[in-house]
Amino acid sequence: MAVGRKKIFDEDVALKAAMDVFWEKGYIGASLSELTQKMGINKPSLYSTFGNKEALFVKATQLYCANKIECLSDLLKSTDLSLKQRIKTYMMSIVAVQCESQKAKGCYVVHCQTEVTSGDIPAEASQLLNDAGSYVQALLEDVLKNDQEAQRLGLDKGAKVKAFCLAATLRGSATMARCGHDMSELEPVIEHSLKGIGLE
Amino acid sequence: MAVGRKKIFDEDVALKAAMDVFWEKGYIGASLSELTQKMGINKPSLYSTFGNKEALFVKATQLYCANKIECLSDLLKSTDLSLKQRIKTYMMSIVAVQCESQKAKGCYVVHCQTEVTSGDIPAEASQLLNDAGSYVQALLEDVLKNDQEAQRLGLDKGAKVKAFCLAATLRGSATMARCGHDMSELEPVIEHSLKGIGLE
DNA sequence: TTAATTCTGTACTGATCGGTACATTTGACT
DNA sequence: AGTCAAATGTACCGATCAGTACAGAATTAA
Repeated sequence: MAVGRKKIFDEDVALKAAMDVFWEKGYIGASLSELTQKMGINKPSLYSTFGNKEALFVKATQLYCANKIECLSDLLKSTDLSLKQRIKTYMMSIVAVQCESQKAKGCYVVHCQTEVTSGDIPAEASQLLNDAGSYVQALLEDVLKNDQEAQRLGLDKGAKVKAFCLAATLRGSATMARCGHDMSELEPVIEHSLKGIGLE
Repeated sequence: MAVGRKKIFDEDVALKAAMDVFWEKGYIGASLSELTQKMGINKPSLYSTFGNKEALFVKATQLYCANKIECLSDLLKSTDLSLKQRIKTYMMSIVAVQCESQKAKGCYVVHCQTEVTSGDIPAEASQLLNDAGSYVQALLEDVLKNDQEAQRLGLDKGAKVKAFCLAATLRGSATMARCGHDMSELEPVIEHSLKGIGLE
């Protein structure tokens, strides 16, 4: 029995690089030549390790969701802060992701989800993006519905609509971030949006 | 002297069709084969009439801006309505554009502007998209700053920021519309956003 | 050392991309 | 009728797309 030649690259590092390319370019816009170059591997290695472009995209999307979005969820639950402080911190953390790196790329999900409508993204990946798109909204709705302070303020009434408004605001900030606007410009957008649903 | 064969297609109709393709697919995503098919002409006709893909895109973008966005500006100036009614009608008219046709396509500008950041859009077209992106914002800022009722309400203070918030809201609604959400869902988003800047 | 196994690099595939050459058709003018 | 400019359809261009065949290099077990 033999075990074979060792991989010369780190799978996680390569996947992270792929995520950055998809984030910046989207699914169609990310060419295999750019992917392999930024990942530091060549095509046969990419295909043997990740399957194909679609499978790589699915893995990269999952990495984004886990490392950039889902990991922020706890911010909504820290009981020692006011409801407004918690939601604002949460939303601003997402904005920070949208603005991170010199060349802000907005939100991976928002960007790629526009490609879903174009019909250019394969089925499994579409599903994943749609789920990711509603994840933040569902989280916000849950807080508005079940949090004690939210109930006291009457925010549990129409929580679904209010969460939808906040999610829409984050999508707006994502496209603004992608156009070069920074966190200091986007902070009042979040602030006004919170005021709009009754959180001052 | 002779004048030559007549064109068998209507230039304006063809350009309108091209606009719809770019609207749905973006600049990179719109292939020449799809463009020529939907426009009902073949490639040499396209090139002799419009120049090339980029020139066609510029013309299609100008058509979108003129026919879908700029033509709505008067809604902000009809003096017989309250400020809130005017701004809401204006914003909802834009939302209506985002939601129009069976397969809602969101906003042409918002969609294509994300491609600018990807670096896939030629220079002149990028400039055009950036200008179009700030057009609505500038219009809203002007109203908030100079309208009598706005001044009475104190909305002229921080008008730039408030206009930015409303523009961000419209970008958010654009991506929501592209994901299939309809006007009835987006109406409260506009409503809450207006409340957020102090217009109840 | 040899055999088995796995990764790497090069060089390819057919399909499609944006763009064009060219022969043909059309139709208003002389 | 005959001429000539302009529009059309076909068939092509080189480049790039996603994906792969294959030979050689590296690693470990026997």
